Amino acid sequence: MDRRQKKTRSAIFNAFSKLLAEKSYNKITVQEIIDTANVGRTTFYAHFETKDDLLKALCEELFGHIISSTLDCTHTHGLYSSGNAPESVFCHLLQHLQENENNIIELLSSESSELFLRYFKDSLNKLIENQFVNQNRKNNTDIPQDFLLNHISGSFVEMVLWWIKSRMKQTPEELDRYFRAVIEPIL
Amino acid sequence: MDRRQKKTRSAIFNAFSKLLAEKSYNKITVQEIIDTANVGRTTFYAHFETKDDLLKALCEELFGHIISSTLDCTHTHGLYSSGNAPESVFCHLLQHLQENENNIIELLSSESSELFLRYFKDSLNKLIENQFVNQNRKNNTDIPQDFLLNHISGSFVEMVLWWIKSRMKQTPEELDRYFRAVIEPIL
DNA sequence: TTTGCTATTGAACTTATTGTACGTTAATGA
DNA sequence: TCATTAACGTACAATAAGTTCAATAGCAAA
Repeated sequence: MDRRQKKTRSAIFNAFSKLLAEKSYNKITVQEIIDTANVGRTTFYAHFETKDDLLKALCEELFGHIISSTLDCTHTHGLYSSGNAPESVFCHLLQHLQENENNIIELLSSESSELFLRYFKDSLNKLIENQFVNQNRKNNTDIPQDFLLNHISGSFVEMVLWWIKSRMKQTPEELDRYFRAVIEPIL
Repeated sequence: MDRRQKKTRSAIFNAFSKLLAEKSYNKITVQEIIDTANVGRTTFYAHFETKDDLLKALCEELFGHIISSTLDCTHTHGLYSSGNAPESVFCHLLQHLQENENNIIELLSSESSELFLRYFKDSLNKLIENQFVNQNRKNNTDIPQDFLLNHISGSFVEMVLWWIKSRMKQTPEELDRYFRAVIEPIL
């Protein structure tokens, strides 16, 4: 890929992230993005069809990265297969979030958090689904599996939101313990 | 309140709901709203400052109604205090949703669901918080109470979303049973 | 019914934003 | 070096937001 393209793409992403941390998605104009990114109007539309398109691309980059890196770290373990091993998938995710690469936390706490949440949850679902099938579960066979899946990823997302809202006072390990306490009894 | 005001207000609400079921919030224009509602441009701005203001008013009306009506039905009971009483708060809520007063379901399944979700969850939180304090719980005292609160209301919202996404195949009673199965073990 | 008040109307208008067109400039990689 | 192509910037049409104002119509009380 052309060096110029990479440069503009990244400039636009950065500008967009910066603006998203400041104001709500629908109040951000293309004009502001290109002003902040310091690129021409035509250039923007050469890269992205619309603002929605830009958001989609940003989300794919952000969550694709965090999920695949978590997968790498834990591909040898199940969801919680090593008992209370510190290297649980969820703990890894929380640690990644705390390190806040790419300002995911800022985006999740922005006014447009809902937009990211859905992408986040979708990514999580794929991640958990993979690990879930290899899991030996209790006899909750009367509860549908996709209900449980949704419950787990949904609860996790809501917990992260709660974490951010309460200013991330807890450590990832603490949070992981809370999460186990409400999830493990039903696995 | 003047009969004319009521009429206009309701016409705008109806038009807005109809449009929200069809398309995403940020793609709806004021022009479309006033065309659908058959009111003048000036009239719209006499009632609502912005489109966001309209949304807020709609949410307050919708969720305020459903929550207070659930409160009325269950003010004599705790969260689940009557064992597996059919008149649990959650079952009531689900039944209300299924009856689909005011098209809440359509709004929650629209592309703009995120906007309603936060209102929904906020309302839920207040509702549950009230009932929660009167509840005799197990010895999960090492898990913060507001974490549990958030977990319950968050899970409920995510469950409703899952319900809608899977076309509401389950009955409210079934769903309530699923929900108990994942929530009661931690209470 | 009359009267005063107020909500609604419609049209015009300013400003802001979107998305496109096109000729020019400058960086890139072979 | 040279052909390619990304980026620039200016201009432009189309659409939308929000305001102003005079005119109209509906309401509630006398």
